[in-house]
Amino acid sequence: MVSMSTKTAGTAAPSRREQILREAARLFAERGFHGVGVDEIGAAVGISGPGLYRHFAGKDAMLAELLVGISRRLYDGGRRRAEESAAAGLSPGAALDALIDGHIDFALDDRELITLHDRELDRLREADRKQVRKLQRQYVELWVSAVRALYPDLTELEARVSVHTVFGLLNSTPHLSGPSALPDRETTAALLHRLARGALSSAAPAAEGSGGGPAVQAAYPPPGSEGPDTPV
Amino acid sequence: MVSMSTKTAGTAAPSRREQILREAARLFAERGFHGVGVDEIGAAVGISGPGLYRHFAGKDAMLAELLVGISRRLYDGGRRRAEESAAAGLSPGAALDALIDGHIDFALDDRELITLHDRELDRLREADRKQVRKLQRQYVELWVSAVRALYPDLTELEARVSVHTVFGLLNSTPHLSGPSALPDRETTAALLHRLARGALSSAAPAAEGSGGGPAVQAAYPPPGSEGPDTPV
DNA sequence: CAGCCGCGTTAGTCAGCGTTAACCTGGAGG
DNA sequence: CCTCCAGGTTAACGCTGACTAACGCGGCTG
Repeated sequence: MVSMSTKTAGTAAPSRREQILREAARLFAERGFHGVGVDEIGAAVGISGPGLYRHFAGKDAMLAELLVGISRRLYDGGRRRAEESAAAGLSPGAALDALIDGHIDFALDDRELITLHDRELDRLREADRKQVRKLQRQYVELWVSAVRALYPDLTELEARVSVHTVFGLLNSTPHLSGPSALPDRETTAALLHRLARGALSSAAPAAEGSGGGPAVQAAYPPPGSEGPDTPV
Repeated sequence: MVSMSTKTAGTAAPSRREQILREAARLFAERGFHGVGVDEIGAAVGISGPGLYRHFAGKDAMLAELLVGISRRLYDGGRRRAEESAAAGLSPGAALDALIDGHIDFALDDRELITLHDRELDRLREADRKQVRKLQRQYVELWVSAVRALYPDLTELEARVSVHTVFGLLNSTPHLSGPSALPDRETTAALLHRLARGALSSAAPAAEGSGGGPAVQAAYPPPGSEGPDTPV
């Protein structure tokens, strides 16, 4: 029964399972894990109630699969980009830009999952939660390394806190989907990128460059492959 | 029965009601509104179970009072600071700094409430939710005005989105209380301030100042009453 | 001293919800 | 044509958890 999950590798059809996961994610994000019943999830995909148990062991299993999946995708994507940046010999600034863009893609494409990711983590069984935490930690590590490569004067702790807050910044997009509509995706992504970059550039205490962030940024070699959205 | 609530104005003793609210906030933030039972809340204050109903109409009422209270305190505090800044003739930069510091105080002192504030809003009855949303909107307006005063080139929309994301940045402190301990309060506050300020200073698209944020920041007079944490 | 009343207690009710059980069905395979 | 089974269905069960009822008790007040 479980072995046929290999068939899900074909991304052709949404395969009911993924359909259920998608709707569950949306509902969980909207009203919280405890706030949504299995009947609602079933109704959202056209079947009713306990029919879900043909696909999942229980409500918890859905949440677990969602959270583990999201943190793994985040980490894998981040690591891939970091490795590509290193292989291409990009500047620290460009490497950080790549991480930021990856996270922004995620925050804009999978808002609900991002929301769930830091909201319902405690509802998981110990094993799953541990796994998610590990992936999260590794992802943070990726960022901390990238940030400290660009701003060597930052303390480990400063870098870590800054990275966390920047996650908070980037992950805040779901909140403003309601009242004030966002501009088009490209514009929003560019704005988020500037904000994140600006925050990180000001993380250093007082210091030596006297200009704050920009002075330090000027220290690394002129980025040849930088996109149009990093005017510095 | 309701009229005696005027006695609660005396802030001398924690008065059981406030004690309950405090514990409820902590528990709600930890495990979510649906995740905590009334018995637990009661146990947290030394009484057990339905004894709470001598003080509150129900679980919902506690959440409502918490959320309305927090948003009102946020808005009132923000407005007070904005008015003081205006009365004192402070520069736009100093006015924004005041708002930021106020929010940071809040985020550090009342982490649980901050968490609840953007997590469990949907569990409220229509009336309460409307009230909270109104206060939130007014608070955002305060910030948008302050930001646009300092960075006049920003679009209304850009400013609004930026403010929201900065809230996300500042409100992310609860997340990192667990694994990696924060430095002492003053240091953390200063770091958060720099990050927020840095983000906002980079909100503008490309543009004209050529120096970005710092150029504009240099335009306002040296802040006489500023603390040691605003070195600019 | 007597009675009221704020404040709690314990036992019980009742609804909601996750989960299970038992049954049904349409299409693929021998 | 019969069988099997993936994938549904509805009915029912059990538990949890919010809320109510009935009662108890100490401390002001008359």
